[in-house]
Amino acid sequence: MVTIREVARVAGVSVATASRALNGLANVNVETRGRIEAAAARLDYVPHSGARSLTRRRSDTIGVILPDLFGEFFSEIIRGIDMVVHDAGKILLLGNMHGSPQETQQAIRAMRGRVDGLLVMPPNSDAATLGLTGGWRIPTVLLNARPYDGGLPFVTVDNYAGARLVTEHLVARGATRIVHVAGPQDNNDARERERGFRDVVREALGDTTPLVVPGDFRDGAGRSAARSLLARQSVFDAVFSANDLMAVELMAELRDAGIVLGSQVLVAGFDDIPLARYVTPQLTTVHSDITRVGIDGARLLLRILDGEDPGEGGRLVIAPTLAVRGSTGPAE
Amino acid sequence: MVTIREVARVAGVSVATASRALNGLANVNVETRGRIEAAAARLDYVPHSGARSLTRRRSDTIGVILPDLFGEFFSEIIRGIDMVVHDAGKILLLGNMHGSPQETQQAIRAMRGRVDGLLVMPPNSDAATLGLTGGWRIPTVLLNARPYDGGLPFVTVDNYAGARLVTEHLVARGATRIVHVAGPQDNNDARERERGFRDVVREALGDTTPLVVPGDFRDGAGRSAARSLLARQSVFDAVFSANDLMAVELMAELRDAGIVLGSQVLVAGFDDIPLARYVTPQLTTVHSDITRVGIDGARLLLRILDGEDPGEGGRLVIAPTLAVRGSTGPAE
DNA sequence: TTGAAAGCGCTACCAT
DNA sequence: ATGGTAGCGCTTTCAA
Repeated sequence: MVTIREVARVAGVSVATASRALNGLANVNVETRGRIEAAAARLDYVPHSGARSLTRRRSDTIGVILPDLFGEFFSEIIRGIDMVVHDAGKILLLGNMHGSPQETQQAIRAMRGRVDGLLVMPPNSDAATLGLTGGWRIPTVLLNARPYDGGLPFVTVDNYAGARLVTEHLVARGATRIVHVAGPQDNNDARERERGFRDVVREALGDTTPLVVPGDFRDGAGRSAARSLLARQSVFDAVFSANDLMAVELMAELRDAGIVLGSQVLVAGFDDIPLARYVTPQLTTVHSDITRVGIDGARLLLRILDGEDPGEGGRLVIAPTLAVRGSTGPAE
Repeated sequence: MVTIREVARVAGVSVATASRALNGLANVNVETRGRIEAAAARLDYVPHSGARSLTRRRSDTIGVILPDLFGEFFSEIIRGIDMVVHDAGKILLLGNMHGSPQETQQAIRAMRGRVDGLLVMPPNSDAATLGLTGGWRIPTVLLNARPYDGGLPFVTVDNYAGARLVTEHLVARGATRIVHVAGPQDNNDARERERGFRDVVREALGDTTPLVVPGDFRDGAGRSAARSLLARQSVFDAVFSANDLMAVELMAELRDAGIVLGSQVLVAGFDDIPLARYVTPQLTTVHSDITRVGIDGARLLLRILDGEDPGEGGRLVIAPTLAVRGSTGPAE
């Protein structure tokens, strides 16, 4: 492997001069620079970024720690992050977190000395548990975490607001017995969505004990939720599912049971996955710009790495919007 | 920032001993080890992986260079890679390649000294152009590239075979005038699919100049393809779209024009995206286990990094399968 | 403008 | 079992 030493030797200069020339510093004789560049090209010299990071004390690398995410969600958020990180001439180090908080904490520690900053999305544990607030600190921005968790800057979709939006919409459309299909109870997003649902149902309908069917966000959960509702012959005129995937399955199951969607029973979801527009009737849902979470999170982190103190600007809440479609009634 | 030096000082030992203890080597007195671990814990010492990589001459990091991919595709392949890489105690460095081959080559060079090996998916350029075959070499496995490109090991989905499969299916279902909606011409996958289509159409129908409508794999292309077919009043009884996304859009457009899908016109796609099962009629398509590409590619690379010469085992072709659904006729 | 040399934080070799 | 020390490949003072 050819090192800068060898380039210097071939060009007949010191490594110091070679380094300066290769990094485009001004104080190098133009003719000397030529010799060095020629030598580097001829030897096919490629700088060793690892060593470079060590001396410069920066890696130009951003660490990203995400949970196990479903298709679109994962790629969209990465796309957002990559867009801004790439433009800043940096690169991404990926650390998925399957498994326990301990394992995740391990993954985070392993990033020490490889990254300048961290983007962490902790779906079911808080910053302290992950060792983000300990003695060893690395600039970190939380994505979709509990706001104000550990005092760390964050970018988050307002799940609570989104849930309120959609529940209020169901009420406005005349629903009075709304069922909620919940997500995993250890998931922050799921809890916030359920909270928004409960609050609106209580405020608008005076219902303090609405029916909540458990779910887990995954394949199959919507189906079982529908069956369970059907089996116990629950009385309901609307369903708010904590995510679209479950909503879509539930719709299929209800329709098979002879229920007319969009009139007899209104259905709404959360996430606005591409599928939502393709089912019949199209699914009313909460749209949140997830790419935005990546973009804003990365931008925020970059600013912090530049030494800026974001202050209140380090607490970003992204407001979701309601996408009204056929599953909650005919277009107005 | 606390270094191993400090831990050693606090524990009253040399850095050498500290290093040995912290790395779990055997030749350390149990009591000494205790002191060192206690010191490390108290100081909240986290090893600097960058420095570690430099001395050990390995980073335990795998570089992944992918093009701009659509949702599912991207996440599935990353998931596959991550599964095996994670199990091997390694981590992923992500380098998306938007833009020119030059820019990509730059991204690849930037990985020198940060990764032990590379997984590269070059959709529209060959290994040589990307500098993968030059003087500076890093162990590399190609994903979904032209087979035998630069003599590098590869894992690839057999697009040609998949296209043959689906075209033969259309012929078997009685189609005689099959239109192909192609993908981008600079895309390897797209070219292979078109080639498979042309070969079967020629062999089975004797048609050497089938109608091929240009497309680009993206949103909108299926719609325009359909409109263009309708506008010029082409005669056709089947469409093979180079990917599902375009197929789904095309189906919607044809149906709006009053065409009965699955009988009047058969439609088939390629990729088997989740959406394919949710449209009506469900879309017949070619299913390729894309996660498998990630898994096998990563495994292959790991074996190479272990010093193994995979020989012929370093040339993996993954055979796609046909998923027959309603868009090519009633279930048999 | 150039070079010598001191690290960056760690591991591994060679002594003891 | 432990310590001293020479690097890993590079950047960056400090002098010249």
